[in-house]
Amino acid sequence: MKIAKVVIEHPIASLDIPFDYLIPNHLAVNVGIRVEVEFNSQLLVGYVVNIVNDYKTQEQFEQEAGFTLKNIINVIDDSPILNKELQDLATKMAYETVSPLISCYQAMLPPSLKPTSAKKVGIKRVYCYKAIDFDNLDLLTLKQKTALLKFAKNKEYFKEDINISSSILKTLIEKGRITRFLKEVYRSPFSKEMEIISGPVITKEQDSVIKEIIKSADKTFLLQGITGSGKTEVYIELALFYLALGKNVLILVPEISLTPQMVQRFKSRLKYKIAVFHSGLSQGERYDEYRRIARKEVRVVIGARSAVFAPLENIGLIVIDEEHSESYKQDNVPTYNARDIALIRASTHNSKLILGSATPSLESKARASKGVYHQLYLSNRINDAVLPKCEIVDMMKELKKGNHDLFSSILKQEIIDAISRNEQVILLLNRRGYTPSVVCRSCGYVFKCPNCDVALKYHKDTNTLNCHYCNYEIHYPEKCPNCGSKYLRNVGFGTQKIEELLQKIIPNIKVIRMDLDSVKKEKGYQKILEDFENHKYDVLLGTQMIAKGLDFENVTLVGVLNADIGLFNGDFRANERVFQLLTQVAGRAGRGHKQGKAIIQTFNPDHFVIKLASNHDYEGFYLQEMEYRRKQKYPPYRYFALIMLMGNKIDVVEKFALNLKDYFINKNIKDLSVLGPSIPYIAKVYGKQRMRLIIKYKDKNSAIKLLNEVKKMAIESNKIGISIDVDPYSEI
DNA sequence: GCTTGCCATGTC
DNA sequence: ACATGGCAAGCT
Repeated sequence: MKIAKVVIEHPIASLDIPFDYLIPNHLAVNVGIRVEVEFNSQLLVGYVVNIVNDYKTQEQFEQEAGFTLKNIINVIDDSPILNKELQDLATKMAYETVSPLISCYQAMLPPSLKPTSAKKVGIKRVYCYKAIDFDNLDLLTLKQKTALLKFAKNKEYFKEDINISSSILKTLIEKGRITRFLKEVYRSPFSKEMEIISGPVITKEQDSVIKEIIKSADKTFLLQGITGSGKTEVYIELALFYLALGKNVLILVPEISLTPQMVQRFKSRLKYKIAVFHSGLSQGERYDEYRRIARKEVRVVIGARSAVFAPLENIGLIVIDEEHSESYKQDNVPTYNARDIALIRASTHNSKLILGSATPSLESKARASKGVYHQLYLSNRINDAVLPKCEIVDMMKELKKGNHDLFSSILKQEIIDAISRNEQVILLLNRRGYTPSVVCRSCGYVFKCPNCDVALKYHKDTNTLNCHYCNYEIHYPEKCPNCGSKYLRNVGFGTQKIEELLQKIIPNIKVIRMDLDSVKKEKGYQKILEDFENHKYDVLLGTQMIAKGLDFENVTLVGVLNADIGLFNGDFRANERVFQLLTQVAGRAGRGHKQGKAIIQTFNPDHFVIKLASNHDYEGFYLQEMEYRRKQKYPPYRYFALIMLMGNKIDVVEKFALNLKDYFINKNIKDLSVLGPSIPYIAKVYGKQRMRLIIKYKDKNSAIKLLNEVKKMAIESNKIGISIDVDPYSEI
C-alpha cells in the first residue's frame, strides 16, 4: 500500500501539516507534483511532499491511525515542479522563518504553478512557416516566387521574421509550397537582443577585488564600495569568469525598478542567455521565464527578491546588490529574507556569494568584522570623480530668522544657481516610517522611552505617547521637560505643496514628482526617469524611491528637505535607515564630470547620523551605532523575533501571552529575554484583539526550535492565533 | 414534528 | 476556512 503525504493550501496554521492519501494503482504519483484530493468534502489541490510504502493492510492502517484513507483523485503534473534542492529549501525555510510549509511552496513558485492556482496560464504558441517545395518555380506568379525564395531550406520563420503579406502566405500554403504550424514561444519581458560591447578598462582596485574573490578559499564576501566605485563592473567580470567555468549566475537587485538597468548592463556584455525574474512580470511572462530557467536554457538570472528561488542548477556565483536593502525581507508570510536564502543556496551549491553595498547593514558589517564574511573595499570613484560636498543647514536657525518655508535660503540660492547653469537638481522628501513622534519645536527635544531608548509614538485615540517595544505609556505632555516650551508638534507635508513652493522661487521651473502616487497614476517609473534623463525637467522631486542606484550625468545638486524624519520613529534601526538614505541620495550628485553638492536640511544639525552621513563616514557611523546596539542589546548583538497573538477576547490573549512569557523564561536559555506583552500600534485586525511579545536572543538554534514549539502550542490551544516574524523589519 | 440558526468540532 | 452534525428555540 502506497501512501502520499500531501500538504493542502489553507490559510489556517493548524492545517499546515501533511495529510495521508492512498495512491491508486492507475495514477503515477511522485514527490513534488500537484494532485487533486478530497478534503473535508471539498475538492482541493495539494502538493505531494513525501511517499511512503506501508506493508500494513488498509484496514490495519486505518484502525491504528483512527481515520479512513481517501484516494488521490487525479494528478496535475507529470513531473515535479520543484527540484530536490528547492523542496529541501522549502522545508528548511518553513522551519527557520517559522512559517507554514505551504506558504513556502507558494513563495517559490510562479503564481501559475502554485499548488492551488487561481488562473491557469498556458503555453503560448504562435504560427510558424516552413518551405517544403521549391520545384517548378515558373508555375508561380512573380510575387509568389520571390516570396518563396525568401525561405531558406529547412528553416522555420515567424510572420514578422519574413515580411510576406498574409494573402501570399495563404496561397503558398494552398499550393503546397509551404506549411504552417504552431510553435511554442516564450513571453519574454526583455527579449531585445543587444550588441555585445567590451567593458571599460578595469581599475587596479576592481582588479584586485576580482582576483581576491576568485582565488580566496572563502565563500561569502562583503563588497563595500562607495557610490560610483564600479561595483556592477565587478559583478559582470565575476559572472564572465564563472560562466566560462560552466557555472551559472544569480544576480539579485533590491527593487523591481532596478532590474532593467542591471539586465541592460549584463546583456550588453554577456553572450549568455539571461532570464529576468520578479513579481512585476505578467503571469505568462513569469511562467515562461521560470520554464526557461528550469529547462536550463539560460545561464544567468537577474531579478528582485523572489528570484532567489530561481530553479537554476550548478550555481557558481550569487550577487546580492545593495545587500542592506530592506526590500529583501518579505513582510508577509513566509517572512524570509532573500539574503539568508542566498546564504543557504550558496552553501548547497558551494558557490561564491557577494554582498555588495556602499552602506552595509550592521548585521553584515559585524559579520565581516568578525571574519565570518571576507571584507573587501572599493574606495575610489571611477574617473576620479569626487564625492559631493555636503552642507548641513540648521532649520532651527532658519525658523528663528523668520523663514517658515521648507526651503532654507541657501538651498533656494543653490537651486537657482544650478538651473541657471543648465544643470539638474534632485530633491528628496524623506517620509520613511512616518508615524508621528513628538518633538519640541523650540529645542528639538524628543520624547523617548526610558527603558528602550527609542522614540515614543503618538496615539491619537488615547492621546498618549507609547513605546512600541515595552508598552511604556505617558499622557500627551503639556510642555517640554527640557526647556519648558509649550510648542510640541509633529510635522508632515506632501510633494504637491513643495512643487508649488518651487514654482514661487523660480517661475516656469519644470518639476517632475516621483512618489508612489505619481508613479501609479502618471507615466510610470521608467518614463519619469527617462524624461528627467533627457532633461525635459529641471528638478526631480521624490521620496526615498529616488535614492537608489540612479545615475544622471547632469545632476549637480541634491537637496534633502527634512533629514530628521525617521530619526526618531520608535525603531532601533532608525539611525541606520537615515544614514543609508542620506549617504545614498548624496551619492546621486556629481556622477558625471562636474563636481556635485548635497544640502541636508535638518532640525538636528549636531545629530551624529547627520554629521557622519554628510562626511561620507560609514566606518565612524558603524562604530558609534554599534555602541548603541551593544548597550541596548539590539541586533546584531542579539536576534529579534516578534510574536503576534490574536484572539476574540483581549483577556484570553493577554493570559496566553503572559503564560508564554513565563514559558520562555522558565526554559532558562542563556541570553534570551522577553519584552512585553504589549499592544501593537494596530490593536485590532479583522475584529481580533492582538498582543505582541518580542523575544531577544543570542543563540539562534535554540530560539528557533523554541519558536516552532510555541507555534505548535498556540495552534493546539485552538483559541489563539499566532504569527511569528523572525528578524522583523517592520514594527507593526 | 419539523424548520432554522448558532456553535463546537474535525478535516487524511 | 469550511462543511458537518448536534442541539435548542421557534412555529404549525
